Amino acid sequence: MNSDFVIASHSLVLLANLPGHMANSEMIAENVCTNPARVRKIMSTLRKNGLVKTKEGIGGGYILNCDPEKTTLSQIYKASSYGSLKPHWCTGDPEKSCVISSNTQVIMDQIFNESELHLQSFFNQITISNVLERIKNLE
Amino acid sequence: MNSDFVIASHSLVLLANLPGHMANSEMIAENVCTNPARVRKIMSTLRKNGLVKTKEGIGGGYILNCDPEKTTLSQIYKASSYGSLKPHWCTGDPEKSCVISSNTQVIMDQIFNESELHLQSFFNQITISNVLERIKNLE
DNA sequence: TTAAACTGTATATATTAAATTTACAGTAGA
DNA sequence: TCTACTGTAAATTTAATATATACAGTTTAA
Repeated sequence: MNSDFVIASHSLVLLANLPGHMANSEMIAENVCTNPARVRKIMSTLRKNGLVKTKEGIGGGYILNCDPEKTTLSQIYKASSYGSLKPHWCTGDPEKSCVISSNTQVIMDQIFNESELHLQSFFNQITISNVLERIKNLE
Repeated sequence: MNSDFVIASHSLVLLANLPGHMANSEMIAENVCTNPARVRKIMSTLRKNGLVKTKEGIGGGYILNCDPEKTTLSQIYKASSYGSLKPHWCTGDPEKSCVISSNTQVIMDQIFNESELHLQSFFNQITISNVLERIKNLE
């Protein structure tokens, strides 16, 4: 699992909680504890997925472009980390004559794809607002 | 996600398919495409979880110690990779005064723990035999 | 009773992925 | 037209993953 998903979620929760729902990459990076360039890269993909809007130039930054009550972690996951559940390393070798060795990669691929669907159906139950509430209830 | 889970699953499927349900670390490593020391380490944890038995000395190796019809990927996951869903890198900083920054780690932790339970309930539907069938049906 | 073939495990090394840093072009507001 | 932003790429550093090596302990068989 890629940590882009965590950064993306954190950033959106932060924006949702901000008056005006806006912040620039430096402020977000400071809050998330990473560097502005990374934030910009991740926010850029969120923009391409319609979750935020971007404002360039002086006084610019990122503005929430979705309803936090309706937007779920599933959308954020899809935008930021689709396919990252499967480990990079794969077992077996398609060239081998052994049925197991040659076919395990394909089957494990299938299983991870199905797993990701299950994960998404779970993430789909959690909205940005839910996460924000949970955070505030900790206080 | 740790690839130990994939190696563990592959190895158990391989054993399940073998006459006598037995193989040594070198044979398994060759089939999985890794080195014998890694296989031994993973099989050693499977043994501690009762999924295989070990036979040391000449003619030794690993023997399946579970019913492949009843043993699920969930058990294998728990034995080999419990907790590996959560990324290593965590956002936010508990020391910060901002509610979001200081509490996101805890909440995301919770969310990943819950995610893992969902994943497990999916893995729990897939037995070693199921995986073996899927592999053979590819032929 | 000793040599051979295994496992168990630790440690060092190599490789790969992840994250940071730096840099700079493009854009918009003052 | 200067300044403060985003977008993006490339270089570097850091951390995680995987391999290789080594050797003690165990069992079997000659």
